[in-house]
Amino acid sequence: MSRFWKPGSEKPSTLLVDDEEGGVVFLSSSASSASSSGGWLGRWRATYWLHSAQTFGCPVASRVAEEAGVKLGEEGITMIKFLTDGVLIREMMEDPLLTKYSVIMVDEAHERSISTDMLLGLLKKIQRRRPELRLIISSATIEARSMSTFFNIRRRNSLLGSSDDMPDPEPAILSVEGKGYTVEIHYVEEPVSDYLQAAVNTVLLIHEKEPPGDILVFLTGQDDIDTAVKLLNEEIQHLGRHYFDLLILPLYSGLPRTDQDLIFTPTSKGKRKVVISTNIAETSLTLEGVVYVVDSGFSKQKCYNPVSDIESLVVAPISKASARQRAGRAGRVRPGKCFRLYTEEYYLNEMQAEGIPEMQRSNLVSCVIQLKALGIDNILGFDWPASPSPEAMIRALEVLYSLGILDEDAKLTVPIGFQVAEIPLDPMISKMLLSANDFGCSDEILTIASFLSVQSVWVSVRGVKKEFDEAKLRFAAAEKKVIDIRGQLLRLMKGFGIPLKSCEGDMKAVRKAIIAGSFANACHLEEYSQNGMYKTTRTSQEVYIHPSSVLFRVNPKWVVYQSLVSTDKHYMRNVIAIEPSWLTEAAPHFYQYRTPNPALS
DNA sequence: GAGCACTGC
Repeated sequence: MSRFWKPGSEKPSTLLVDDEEGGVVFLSSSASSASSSGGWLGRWRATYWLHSAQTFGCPVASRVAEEAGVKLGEEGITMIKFLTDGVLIREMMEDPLLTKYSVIMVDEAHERSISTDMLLGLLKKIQRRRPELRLIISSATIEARSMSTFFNIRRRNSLLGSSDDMPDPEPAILSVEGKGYTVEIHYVEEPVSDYLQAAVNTVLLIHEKEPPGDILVFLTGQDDIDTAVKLLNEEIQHLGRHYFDLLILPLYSGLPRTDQDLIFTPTSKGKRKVVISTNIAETSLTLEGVVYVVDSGFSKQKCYNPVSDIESLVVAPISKASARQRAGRAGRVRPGKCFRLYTEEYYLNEMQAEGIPEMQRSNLVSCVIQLKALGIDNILGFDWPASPSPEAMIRALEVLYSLGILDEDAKLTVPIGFQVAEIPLDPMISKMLLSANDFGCSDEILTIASFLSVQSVWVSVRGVKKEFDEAKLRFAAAEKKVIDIRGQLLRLMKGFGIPLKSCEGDMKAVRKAIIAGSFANACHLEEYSQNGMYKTTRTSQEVYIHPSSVLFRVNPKWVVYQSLVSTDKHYMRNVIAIEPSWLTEAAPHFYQYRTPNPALS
């Protein structure tokens, strides 16, 4: 068993991990106590530090340096770099074995994002070549065992495959106690039919029966949340005086920044704040002062259908791990209570222990292209912590092939494939960027690509009427980001030798350049549909123009979309009108003209 | 007639 410093005992003198045997060390902490501002790291940074650390420009680094009493970026014995899993994967393109690092710690591994899972698979490969590399995977208790098994199996394989006498193949699992307070869990006695109404009732009940302390309610999305806020405010008016102390606030990512800031202002005396939130408050944001949590048991989750190649957001039951995480939000300042709007029987017997890893719920084009760029050719045989479906893999390979990013042997093409791999955008957008010069509009396309990589520069129409100034502010903030992205993309383009050129308002050229990337997203209007129904040319999927589009209700005969948002319907966002002949022009390998059969029309 | 949450340059 590896020697490892235990929090609370005397600090080790020089090395981060004094582990002569090498091996994988797992650290687990309970999900309910995981701190959102950096998980496991968040709890350790104050006590666990070295003589001197070099940290790099990011808020976490500055904070750690400050708490450790060292200067940011100061030269030292041990350098510590804070980065995201995505950035580390990009670093691997320059340095595939990550030779710069002797210890790599993956924090919040239980969240199982695509990039975390990719990184874990890649680190496993690296460790086969670099047995001295120490890995520290920090995850919630619930995931620790499967993570350990994942790395352990690799160990055994590599031992069989080589004559190296590798040390201790058994990863150590260490448990770190969180500092959260206890949270008392309450369940409903009978299943509820309407979780929205149940949530509203529960909030009112808490306010009536429980001592002061803010309430955090987890619902699924903007619609639910707006409805709940309205219902609650109506009830408050109806119930009268005692309830006027309730301050009801919605929270979701689409909310203008100034509204989000309200959430963080401390509750004034005699008031009780009720924050009604999506799962943004589950991991991404931490609210101080929350003592009561109301958990609907649902969240919106991405899911992917490789047949139609469509990602949608669907309301689905959360996992036990999420339920614990949500409950933990009540125990940050003092012992709290969590009210679950489902039965204990349901929690114990029906709720899944863990969520499905994002890898198994997503389109994989970006993932595949990154692995290809790292020289991993056998994508289907890659050793994942959770394997994606072969259908999803094959679909990604098909899309990349049709874009000319992969060749018949599924290798990256030169130069397009390698260039696309270098651009951190959706491969369709990258392809559009690289093709823009053929149409003499790289200037315009650069701007379009930059706008497409921010969520939206427009505030939601619902908010516009009352908060015009806010809308402007938000626009300004997003616009600055767009300019920033544009600058970065421009540098990349220059690196590829693509000149900046404007088509001086020739929008046909711009649309053709867009098609070079998005030809696979072509749709035609169903002639006799009264409601603007389109069908995708590829899979005859029913789709509609998003109401936020200027082409909404204009309904051109042929369109190409940039993305689909799938809620109750599949909505095309960022739509342009096209001529069908442009499709065959742009992608003759993908589209063929079929002369209409006169007998049928 | 309408948006879970992140991330990359």
